[in-house]
Amino acid sequence: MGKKVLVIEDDQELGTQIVKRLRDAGYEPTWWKEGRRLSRETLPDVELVVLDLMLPGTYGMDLLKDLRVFSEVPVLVLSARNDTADKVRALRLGADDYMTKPFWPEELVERVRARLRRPTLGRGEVVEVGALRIDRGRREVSVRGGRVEVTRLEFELLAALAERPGEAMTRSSLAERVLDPERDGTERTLDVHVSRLRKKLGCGAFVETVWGIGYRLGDGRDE
Amino acid sequence: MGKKVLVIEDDQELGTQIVKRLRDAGYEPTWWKEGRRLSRETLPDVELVVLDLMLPGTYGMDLLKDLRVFSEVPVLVLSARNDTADKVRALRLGADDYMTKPFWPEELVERVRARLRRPTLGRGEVVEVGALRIDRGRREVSVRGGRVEVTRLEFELLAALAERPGEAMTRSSLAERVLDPERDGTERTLDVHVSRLRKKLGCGAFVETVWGIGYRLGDGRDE
DNA sequence: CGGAAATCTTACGAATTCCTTACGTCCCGG
DNA sequence: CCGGGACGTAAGGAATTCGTAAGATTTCCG
Repeated sequence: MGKKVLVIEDDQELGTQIVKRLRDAGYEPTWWKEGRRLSRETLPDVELVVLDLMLPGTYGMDLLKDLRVFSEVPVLVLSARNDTADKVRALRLGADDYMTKPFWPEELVERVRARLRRPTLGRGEVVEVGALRIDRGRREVSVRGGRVEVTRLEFELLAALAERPGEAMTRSSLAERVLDPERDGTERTLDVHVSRLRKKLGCGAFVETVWGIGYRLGDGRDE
Repeated sequence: MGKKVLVIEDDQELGTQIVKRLRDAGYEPTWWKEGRRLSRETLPDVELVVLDLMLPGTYGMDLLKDLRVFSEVPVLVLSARNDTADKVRALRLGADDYMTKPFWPEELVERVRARLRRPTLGRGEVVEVGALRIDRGRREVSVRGGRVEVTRLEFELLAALAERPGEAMTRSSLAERVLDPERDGTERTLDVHVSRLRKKLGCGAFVETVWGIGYRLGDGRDE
């Protein structure tokens, strides 16, 4: 059973072509011939999205932005505009690749393959480590069933760590992922948030310090 | 401390440009101005490789093929050839992206960012030698299942040795890899850390002395 | 066996890294 | 206009790490 791919493409001919090639390559494409409103509920359970930016009515870039609010699914963007500014914008919004039309379907398939080659880890909605539970969908955290109120940034921090439970992450990578690069958040800032988080979680061992490196998500068994 | 990126690019001007942009974006680029033989030993510890396919003498595609034998590091390929067959070949060989020259450096940076946004997987390999276990991802060391607390530098030392278990490494190469060149760590310093490590591991035979040369990772069966 | 070189071990001080608290700012809802 | 929460920064003090020195021990080699 191939991996599921959502293709959002209004052009009949191109869409047919893409879907056929993907199917030949062993994937299971779903074809949306128009840009629909994307939400957690409407997004099908797919492992990758091929998104044409030039959809009538909707602006594909907005779809991408919406999508990234609730999902980390890889997105391969198609566009007729071979314009660096556009590419940069799309990639900044979280696109994983950007192809300029016209292109050979074969290349598209290979780029899809390249994206799906690497397994997505810990990107699932819910991550559970020990007594700690992190629900990305609901943006909720609970310990031993009891809900814990955390701030946006604290949640981001936990979610970042939860992507690879048990693996050490450097401060710099955490900062890059969690802090706003604009607002000069220094790496010291992370310490403060970690500190607050530990207090809220009621157990310091959920976020372990890796001395000289950064932090790591633990199961809270120590301590 | 940004993520390390290896740039393999013979063109002086383009290389300068790329390196500068990457540095501005907060990465730590290393620039190879020629295609060198790639092996587990010669590949620096980087999180991504930018590889120009059109290198004089060597054919970049071969480098890519070699690389994939022993490493899963993401590769972004540059090429002057805007040719689907070439793109497909590179992607099939394990490239993660393919950019056609000329391009705007800004786009390159964004594509690098897009690749590194997702946590690299397949890293954090675990090395086991005898009863010794070294987990690069978790940054943990254990002996016969029992966790052993080691300092950052001690871990680096072990990890360096573990790259070639059983093979002797000179003090100088270990120092280069493990010590901070800034802070004048003399090679004598290594002895001290080896000593501390042996005590922590509870068995001196895991790190064997190679008289007049340096050290070697052993399985701990001696002694 | 003896001496020189290489290595081991220990102790200690300096530097780094980390945690916590306190405080000021910004933004939002009332 | 007034709270209150979220967040960044600063600062102290605690904990950890690391380099160096110095003396002990081992290895090599004649």
